[in-house]
Amino acid sequence: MPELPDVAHFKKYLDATSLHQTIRHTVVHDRAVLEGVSAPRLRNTLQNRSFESTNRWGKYLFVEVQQSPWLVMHFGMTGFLDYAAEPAKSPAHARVVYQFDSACRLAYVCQRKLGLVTLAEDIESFGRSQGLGPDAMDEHFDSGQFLSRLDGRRGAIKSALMNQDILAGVGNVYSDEILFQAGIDPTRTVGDLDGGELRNVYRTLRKVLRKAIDRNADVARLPSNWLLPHRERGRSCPRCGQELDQIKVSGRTAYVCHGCQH
DNA sequence: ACATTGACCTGAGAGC
DNA sequence: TGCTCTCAGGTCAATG
Repeated sequence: MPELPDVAHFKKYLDATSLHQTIRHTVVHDRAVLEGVSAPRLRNTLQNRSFESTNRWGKYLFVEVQQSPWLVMHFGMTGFLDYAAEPAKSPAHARVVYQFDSACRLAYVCQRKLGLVTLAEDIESFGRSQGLGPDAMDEHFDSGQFLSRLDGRRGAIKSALMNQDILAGVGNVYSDEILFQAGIDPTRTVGDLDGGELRNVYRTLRKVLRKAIDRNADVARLPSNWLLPHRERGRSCPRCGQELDQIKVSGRTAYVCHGCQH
């Protein structure tokens, strides 16, 4: 579930807790989340260094390590960060634990192991190697760019929004929210939407992500007339009261209000 | 080149 | 109670 707003929250969380502390050591509890880096290399890279700053691109979090490559974390669908004072028990499913001199530690938790931890020399080339499109909240990513990157696409608008090569950061849940608020049926194809509708999707995308970031992607704090707090089987639309439909779009579960979305 | 589907992973919840 | 089945969803490889 961690999408752009969730990762933005993890970034704030790491910034507020874990910068400028010497890393005493790093414990890899499960190497399955490591990709392209061995446990010893990760340990050695971080040893006696500190986290200096962070960046985010789509669903990836980058952590600047003093005089070293960047630490890269992706959270799959169940990942998050947990900071606590030692000797706190590691939370269940902690896969990598960064232990600081201050006797506190930051745990990378990932129950379903669909996330990843790695190192990268620089953000730009890492993103390019992943084929990532522009970050959905990048200031340079404007509606003109949005339209041109969608040009020639044949699939459903929902699938395009979730395609990280086109734009990075939107996943299944927020693509539903964006299309709900834009009043557009997720099964409609990109080519079927006119310029006005696509610009509306762009504006809504920015508005939804902005507010979700401001609220720390906390569902309990999102407006009750959003789809997200009601995104469950059998629930009804917070705007028109009609029962929500649960459908599949390219194999992904989608929630749609056929009273509001056309 | 682009779209779609299944696999990966694990635990919660449903159904019997 | 306990077993089995299905489902969640981010990404990638395989297939269309």
